[in-house]
Amino acid sequence: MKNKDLSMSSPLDGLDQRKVRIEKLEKIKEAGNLPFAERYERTHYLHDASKLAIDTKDVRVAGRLMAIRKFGKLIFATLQDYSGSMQIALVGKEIPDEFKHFTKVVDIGDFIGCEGYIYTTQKGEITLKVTNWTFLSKTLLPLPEKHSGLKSVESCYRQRYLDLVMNKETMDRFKKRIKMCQVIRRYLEDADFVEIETPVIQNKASGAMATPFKTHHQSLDVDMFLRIAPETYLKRAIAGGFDRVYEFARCFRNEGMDPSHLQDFTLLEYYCAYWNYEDNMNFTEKLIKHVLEKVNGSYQLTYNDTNIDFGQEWKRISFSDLIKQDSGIDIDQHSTKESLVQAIKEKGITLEVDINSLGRGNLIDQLYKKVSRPSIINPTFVIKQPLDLSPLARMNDDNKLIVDRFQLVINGWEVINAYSELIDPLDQRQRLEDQNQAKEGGDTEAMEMDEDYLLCMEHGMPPISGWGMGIDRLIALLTNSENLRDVVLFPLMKQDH
RNA sequence: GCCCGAUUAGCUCAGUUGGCUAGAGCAACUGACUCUUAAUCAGUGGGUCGAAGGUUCGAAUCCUUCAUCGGGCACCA
Repeated sequence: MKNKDLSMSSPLDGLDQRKVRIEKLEKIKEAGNLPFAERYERTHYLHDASKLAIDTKDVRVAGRLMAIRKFGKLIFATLQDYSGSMQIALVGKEIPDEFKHFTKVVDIGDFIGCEGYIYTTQKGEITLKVTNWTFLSKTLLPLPEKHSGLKSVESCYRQRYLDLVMNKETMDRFKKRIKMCQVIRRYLEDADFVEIETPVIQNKASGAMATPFKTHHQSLDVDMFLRIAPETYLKRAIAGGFDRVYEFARCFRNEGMDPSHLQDFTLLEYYCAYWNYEDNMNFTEKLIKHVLEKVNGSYQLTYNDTNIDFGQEWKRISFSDLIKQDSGIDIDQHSTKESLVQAIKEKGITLEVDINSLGRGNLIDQLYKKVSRPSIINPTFVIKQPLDLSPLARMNDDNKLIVDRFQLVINGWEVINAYSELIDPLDQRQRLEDQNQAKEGGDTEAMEMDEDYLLCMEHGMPPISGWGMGIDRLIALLTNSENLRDVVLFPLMKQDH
C-alpha cells in the first residue's frame, strides 16, 4: 500500500493520527483535489471578511482550520490567517457533496480555501456560509491542544511555528518587534540616515570587547571571525563620504547564555558625521520616546512588576558622580589602580572578581556594575566613562581620564552605548596598543590591534558620533519578556536527539 | 564550567509510602445530532513513563551515569 511506504520513510510513523491523515490524502485525490495545492485566489483577509456587510457575495478566503464543530448536517469551523480569524459554516442540505467530502477528509490544522457569502448566525456572529471549498494543504500531525495551546518552553523555542499558530500572544509579541523596527527605520530615514550593510565574516573581530566565534575560510585557508559589532565598518563608510548611516547588525559573541544574553543578537548601530555625543543623546531621547509612543502607546510600562517611566526628561549623570553617590568613592581621587583597590577595601565592598587581574578601568566598571547599575530603573544617561574602558571613544578635552561617551541604562540593563568617536589616528593607535598589551597580559576581552581600520583613519574622518542599541533588549522591555529568547523567532538550541 | 529543578499519550496534566493491567481532558476513530464557538452524548484505539545501567519479590516512583530544557552563579550587552 502506498500509504505504508509514505509512513515508512519518516521517523514519525507509528503515530496513529498521522496514519489516518495520510490515508485521507488518497480520498482527497479521489475527489479530484490536490492534498497540497498550488495557489488560491483570495478576495479578502479573514479579519476584513469578518467586517463585511451581510449578504456580501463571492467572498473567497483561505487559512488554517483551528476548530471544527459538527452537528450532523451543519458544521461550524474557525479559519485563521495572519490577519485574524473568522467562523465559516457548511450546511449539508445546501451543498451535499461538498459537505460530505469535508467531513471525510478535513482535520484541524489543514489549510482550505472557501468561497461563499456573509450571513449572521442565530447567535449573531458574522460568518461565511460556504458555497464551495477547496482543499489546500494537509497537516499530517495534530496541532497542540486547543485550550491550553503549546506550553512547554522548550517546544515553544524549538517549534516556534506551533507556538505562533497556537498562542496569539506569541504572534502579537513578534508583530510588535516588527513594528518597533519599522518605527525606528522610518525615524532614522526621516533624519536622513541611510541603511547600509557591512561584513559579517571578518579578519579581525573589532568594535567591541567580547569573545568572538571563530570560523575558517577554506579557499583562502585563513581563520576568520564572526563580527562582534559593525562599528569600525560603519565608520569606514563615514570616512568614505556617507554622512549618516545605520545597520540592523546581527552580531555574534561566544559567551555565556542567560535570559539577558544571546549568542547571536541584533545590534542597531548608527553613525552621524559632525555630531558629538551630546547631539546624539538629544536625538536618542527623542527617538526612544517616539518608539514608546508609536509601539506601546504610552511612556509608562511595567516590566516584571517594575514600573518604568520614559516620559520625564531623562537624567544625565557622570560615571564618577554616580559611583560617588552610590559608594562614597571618588574615582577621580584615585588615578592608580592600587589606590582604588585600597578605597574599595576600605568601604567594605566585595567584587566577585579577581581584583588584582583588572586594570583601573575595568575595576571602575566592576564597581559601577556592583553598586550603581542594578538600581537604575528609569531611563538614565550615564556619561563620561573612564578612558581605558572605551578604546574607540574620543577623549574629553578637559579631563584626559574620561571619554565623551554615554550609556542608556534602563531597569539595570545597558540598552545603548554611544560616544563621540575617536577620529585622531595617532591617539587611536596608542589606545589599541594599550589594549593589545592588556590582551597579552591576560585580559581576554581586550581589543586587538586593527591596522586596516587605522589605515582608514589616517586617510581622514570627519567628527562623528555613533551609537549601538540591543534591539532584543528594548523589545523585551516593551513586551514584558523575561527571556530574550522570547523575542527571537528561532533561538539557538542545542541539538535534541 | 558549577548548583538547583523538570522530563509520563500528538498536546495539557494527574499518578499517594515502591505494590492490581499507568489515568484524565483535548485531539483521533465509530455512531447520534441544523446554530455552535472549550458544542453535546455514547463507545473505541493510542504509552520503551527522556535514555542506559543498578537496588528490589516488585520501579513512573529509590540510586548512578548520560541527554535535553528551565532557573541561579560566573562571564558578557
